[in-house]
Amino acid sequence: MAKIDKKTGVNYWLVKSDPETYSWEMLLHDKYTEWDGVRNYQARNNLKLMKKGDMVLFYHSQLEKAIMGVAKISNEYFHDPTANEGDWVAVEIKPLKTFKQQVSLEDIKKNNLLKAIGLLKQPRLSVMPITKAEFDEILRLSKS
DNA sequence: GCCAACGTTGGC
DNA sequence: GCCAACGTTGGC
Repeated sequence: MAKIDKKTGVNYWLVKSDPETYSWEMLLHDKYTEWDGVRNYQARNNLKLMKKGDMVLFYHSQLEKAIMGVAKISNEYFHDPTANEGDWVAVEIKPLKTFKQQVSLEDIKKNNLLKAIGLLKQPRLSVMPITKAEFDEILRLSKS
């Protein structure tokens, strides 16, 4: 898989998915997917800020509670085709790298550098920004 | 505009 | 399966 580009100007994000609904494995199989169905204003606003080439950590909620890999934004926001009414948007993401070692919620909780990460501060938000430092630390933990 | 009721999410 | 957190809805 492609090398991860850590050049500046790129933004870093984390998205959550219940793997029973849509998993990292399904994304690998699909090659790319529309990240749609978001119905929370804060999450939507974050989708609108995503730029092509931004890095996205893909987190499995519920049973697995671990970050599975890195995806990237392959298309910026557009109207969410699954929304019948309202101003909702989707983006397109592509898998970039599967982690050698998944980074679990437990790992994140006990890491001092990740104390302030959105995943811990706002456990219910499904699309959130993270810092480059947080991204780099998670990448380090993943041994990827 | 406030706030109680309700629904959803997600960790445990 | 339970419950806390939190967002949304609707009555007033």
